[in-house]
Amino acid sequence: MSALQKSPSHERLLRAATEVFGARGYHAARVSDVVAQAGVAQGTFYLHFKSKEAIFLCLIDDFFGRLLGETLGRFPASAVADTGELAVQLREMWCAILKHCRSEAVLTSLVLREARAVAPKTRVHVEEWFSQMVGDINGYLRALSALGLVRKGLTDASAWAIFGLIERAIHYAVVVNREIEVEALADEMLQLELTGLLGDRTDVATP
Amino acid sequence: MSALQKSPSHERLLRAATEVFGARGYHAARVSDVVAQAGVAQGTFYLHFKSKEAIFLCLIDDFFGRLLGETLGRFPASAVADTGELAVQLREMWCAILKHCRSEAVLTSLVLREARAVAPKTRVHVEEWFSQMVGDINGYLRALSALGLVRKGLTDASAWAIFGLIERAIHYAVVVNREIEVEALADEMLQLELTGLLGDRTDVATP
Amino acid sequence: MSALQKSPSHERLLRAATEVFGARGYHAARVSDVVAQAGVAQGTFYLHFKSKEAIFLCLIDDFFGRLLGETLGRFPASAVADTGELAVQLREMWCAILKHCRSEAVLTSLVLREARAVAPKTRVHVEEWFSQMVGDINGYLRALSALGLVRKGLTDASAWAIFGLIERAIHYAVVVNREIEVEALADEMLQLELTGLLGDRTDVATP
Amino acid sequence: MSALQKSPSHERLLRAATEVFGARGYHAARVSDVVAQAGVAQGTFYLHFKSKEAIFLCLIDDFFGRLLGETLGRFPASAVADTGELAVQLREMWCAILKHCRSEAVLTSLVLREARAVAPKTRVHVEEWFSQMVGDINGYLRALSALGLVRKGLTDASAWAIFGLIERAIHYAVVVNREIEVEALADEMLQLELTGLLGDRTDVATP
DNA sequence: GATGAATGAGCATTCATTCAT
DNA sequence: CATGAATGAATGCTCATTCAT
Repeated sequence: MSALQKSPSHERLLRAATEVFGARGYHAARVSDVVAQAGVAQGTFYLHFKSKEAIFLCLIDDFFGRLLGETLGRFPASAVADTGELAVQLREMWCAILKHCRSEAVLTSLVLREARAVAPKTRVHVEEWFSQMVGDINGYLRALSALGLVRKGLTDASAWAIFGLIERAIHYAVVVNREIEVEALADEMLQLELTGLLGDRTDVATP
Repeated sequence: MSALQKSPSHERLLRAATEVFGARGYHAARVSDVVAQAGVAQGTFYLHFKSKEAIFLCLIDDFFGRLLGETLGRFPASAVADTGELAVQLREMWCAILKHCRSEAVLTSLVLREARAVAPKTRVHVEEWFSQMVGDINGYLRALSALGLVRKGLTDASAWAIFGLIERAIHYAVVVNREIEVEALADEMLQLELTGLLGDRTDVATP
Repeated sequence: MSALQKSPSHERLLRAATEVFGARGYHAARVSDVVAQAGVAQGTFYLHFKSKEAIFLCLIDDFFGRLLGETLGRFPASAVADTGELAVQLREMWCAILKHCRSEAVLTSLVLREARAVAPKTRVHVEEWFSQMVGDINGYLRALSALGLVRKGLTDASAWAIFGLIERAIHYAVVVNREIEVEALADEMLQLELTGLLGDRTDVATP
Repeated sequence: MSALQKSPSHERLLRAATEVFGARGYHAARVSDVVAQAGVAQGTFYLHFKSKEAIFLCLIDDFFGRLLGETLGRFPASAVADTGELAVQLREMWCAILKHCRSEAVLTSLVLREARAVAPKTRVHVEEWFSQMVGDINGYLRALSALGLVRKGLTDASAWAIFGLIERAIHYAVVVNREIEVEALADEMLQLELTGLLGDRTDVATP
């Protein structure tokens, strides 16, 4: 962390960029909108960020860094011993994810919506975050599978699918239905995740 | 189909836009790239499309129109009588969706990636397609639920989650793993969709 | 020559750039000044020239191309047989050079003044013109020397010095004293060139 | 010399400016490059120089001040009595000029190349130095002419031409051929200056 | 004198769109 | 329908300069 990165201007610009990109869309937003919102001069922007794209990438990296740190990173598969504990842990993960994303709703919505709509060269960097999350999910599933806690036959395709499920659950909580209780949504997602649409195993699904 | 839509230039432009937007990204792509790729003059573009955004919307609308027409629209819940038939129908849906998206991989990838990264005013139109698909899924689930073929308690949140699952399954088939057999992926998705991660009801999952 | 290079806009821009760069200096001049002077739109500039630097280089290349073509290129050393003919030819060269530069005084002054004050990468290209002219002078001197028409011992250093003499003679004719007759100046330069400051050999100096 | 001019920062900035302007060109060079090279802070620059242009002018003025002081100023025409002494004095002048310019090669090259490519208002000041040098040459020639040591008929045009000869001789010594001995080059220039291209009066040319 | 973060005017360049042919 | 030269508004970015510390 350089002194510059801790400066008030740096924080103000990040917050302003979140708001402006969120409201107008990254591509339609102008740097001059961001600096006006941040209350700093045009040149100050370039003291802190190399380009308009750089601040967007910074927002994205921060978003995923926090999301991983505060959610997936905290729930190791090794901590669960049986199906019941699995359900408890997954429910906690769902709650953590949804609460976290709710707490930074504008940024969450922006990232889910536009992070991949950047120039190809930049996109590869962004998509590494998605790959990493899917990789983590995949590792988690394999660990559970090795423990006999989930069925066999789950490949990385399932990890991607679970990730899609999470993405849209977040979207639902943050955009579609901002009123729903996180716990209620977590319960529904947990049930869907564990037992699918048929899901008569209600005994394990509600810890 | 108007006469205009059948004109060679119109088609060439749509195809060219798909390729160019796919390769460079919608925002980075220039109209001049598209016309160069299409082999027509700059002005010809505006005989067929009102603006750069218009051709993108046209691609998006065509994409969703075809996707709905060739997949979801063809599989009514009313046609299934029991869980076995449901599995059969869902498997067909998965295959249809994945095959269709594989057949227009570039456009599929483009739409999933960038369709929502447009100006807010345009975005509401794009997101109606997503809402419609989720609405269809929701209706389908409610019908199944009414028939007793799926469990109770599925709200529109689950419909969004299932949609996310589909989105990322498509992404997997089109971007991540272009080699995997559609049938194999459909089987894995079907199992996940019906019985979740626990999924010991293997009897219904493989029709 | 593309159709674009023959277009009126192309010519207007070159003329306008000469005037504007001449009046304000290349670096202080804005592209908007040039297009305003040319009476074309801002974007039209970039239809014809890649950048502000490109049009400057174009002016420079045109200048030297014409200068070489209309002066040095037309006077081969092989055409002179004795000292008297040499004096005649050199006098003609002086007149041709001075007349030519007088005919495009603004451009001449601009090039002599600012052509080398560009970014290093561009400068190497510009300085090739100077090197070429000096190389031509050097070749001319060597030919004369071989014919016994000038003294021995003239190296490329003398070629550079003669070039400096020409540069400043042009400067004198174009900037310092615009009224002086080209012939009178040519006579003085010829005398200086052939017999130096001492120069009592007045018999050969005035053909 | 004010205290300011003796301050280490002042000197460091002048030296840094010479190097940076020399390497990147005055216009492409940034003040931040100069202060970085000088190892001082951005604001320190403006304690010592009013503007970027001011330090360039300072370099130019210093350059010409030193050049005049160490060369032309030291060789009065009144000190020569005959043609032989003239040759001796001129040879010493050539050596002094070339040695001096060699000793500050970067600055010399910079000034000859870019000093006149400044905004018109500033240019008049810069060109006064050139005018002054030419004026001095002219005065020197007139004095020699009055003494009967050079031929009649030399006007200020010849003074400009001699100045051009000197400019390019310096350029040759500093840029084109950094290896040549100053004395050898001085001899060649002296010969050219005194007897021109024909120059059979070898008796006077080599003192 | 020295610092260096902040400033903001300035400008080259881009590119979607138009329209005369 | 087709053309493609011309348009000009829009904007990301630079960098000389200032000033509070």
